[in-house]
Amino acid sequence: MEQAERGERILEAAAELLLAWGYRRVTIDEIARRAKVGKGTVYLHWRTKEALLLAVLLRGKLQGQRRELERMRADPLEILPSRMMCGHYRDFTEDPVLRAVYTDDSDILGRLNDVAKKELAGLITEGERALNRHLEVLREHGLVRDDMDVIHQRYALMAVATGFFMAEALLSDRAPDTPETRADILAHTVRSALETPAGSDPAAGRSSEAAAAAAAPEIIALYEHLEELSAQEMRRQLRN
Amino acid sequence: MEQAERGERILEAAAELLLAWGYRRVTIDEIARRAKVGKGTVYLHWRTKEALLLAVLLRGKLQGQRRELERMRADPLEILPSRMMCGHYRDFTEDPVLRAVYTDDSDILGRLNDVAKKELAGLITEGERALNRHLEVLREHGLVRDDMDVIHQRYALMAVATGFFMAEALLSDRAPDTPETRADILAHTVRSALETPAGSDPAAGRSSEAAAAAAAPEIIALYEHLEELSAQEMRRQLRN
DNA sequence: TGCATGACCGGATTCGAAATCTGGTCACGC
DNA sequence: GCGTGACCAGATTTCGAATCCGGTCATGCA
Repeated sequence: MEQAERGERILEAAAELLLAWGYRRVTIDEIARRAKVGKGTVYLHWRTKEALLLAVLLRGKLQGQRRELERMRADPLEILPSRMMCGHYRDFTEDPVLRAVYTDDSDILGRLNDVAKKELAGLITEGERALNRHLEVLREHGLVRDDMDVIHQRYALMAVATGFFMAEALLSDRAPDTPETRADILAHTVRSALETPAGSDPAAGRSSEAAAAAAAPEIIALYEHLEELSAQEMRRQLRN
Repeated sequence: MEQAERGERILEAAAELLLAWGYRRVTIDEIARRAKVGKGTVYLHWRTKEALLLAVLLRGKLQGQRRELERMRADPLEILPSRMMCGHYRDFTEDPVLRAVYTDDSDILGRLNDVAKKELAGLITEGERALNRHLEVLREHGLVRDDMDVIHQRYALMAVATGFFMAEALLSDRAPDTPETRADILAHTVRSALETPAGSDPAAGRSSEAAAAAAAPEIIALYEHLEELSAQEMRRQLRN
């Protein structure tokens, strides 16, 4: 039996239970039972319950990052903030783990969110640095406007995303339409707030596509680095 | 002793205690003590504790609405979504009651938020109707773009606002600058997402000012109606 | 006579100690 | 030597007793 595969089974069981019961009610015993291993075996993989459940969240984010990278490789236009957020939003609506993380759902996450914020502070900082650089590169290629400080653009982007994520739950009843429509509205909002008219101007379509293709490698590298850091962090949660 | 003034004193004490202790810990006894009245007297004004504390929230919103109306009367450009949200954001950062309401702070509001959503459903619906009409009027006057369904524009507006409100708390540490700067970023975001270039184009400044002046009366009437409904609702909470 | 009041009621909440549960360890045995 | 579950201590839950508090209303003051 492959060790890594066993760890994966434990993670799977842990994720399932976390979503069904919430952090507080999940027990290592039950996780072990569902993963068909002894309780002690769980501790051969992760130092603590906290580390294990944190790994569940990390895995969720890592999956999201990987999907995003895949999309960028398939279509350079995906590096545009509007396209990227649209992708994130779809991932978000489809993955319960990401939903819990992004809406700060304390019913499910319990103390995990606070722990995550402290434990993963470095990773978060690195993510912000990447997003900053991402925006800078896009500006250099004329895909993002420069009528505003990059830092402020990043804040706008994060706030808008936060808004659409939270709105999902907060304005749930009165929210219109399908997730796809909401994703489009989000994309439109981000595009208007950050991107150059070139992106939406059909006549300039060709040139913006070329610019995106030119900018893509550096940006993809940026997120590949981030993915590697996430993977490292996940390994760091393991016992060795 | 004026009855209305006594009610005001009770409301004041209730607001103070709600913010300091949160809904659960507030007691009618303590409110009465601070307002220098007997406990029974509180019940001469409001039917229940819930109604009283709900009135505190309503008063907060009503004050916000009144300030907004005042600004619109002073400068018609304030009817632009970007300007209006900017004003709301400033009120929000300065008024702890509004902060609690808009960030859904369950530590402070306890069950009050759920109650409010049910109790004030009609008022909320009416507010959405007003916002819809507001946007329609602005479109008619060429101040808001019509490249998008009004309903979707409203959703974008609410989601963006939600995002900036929640971001205040959620991204608090890493949030940049002063509240004023954040308000400007919010205004910029809303302007880009909804308004016509005319608004930001200096050359078109005159014409958009004129358009705003023309549109203002109907929009002000819209919010005067809403203000009246809020005031009615607040009176409805009273024991006749 | 009319309005303000606080003692009073019962349901809700809190308290605390006993009982139970669970994260984490480690000696055992496969 | 790797996987396991019995075991331990501390955390959490339980549950009945004690307390608190929202809401009422008989009292009494002006």
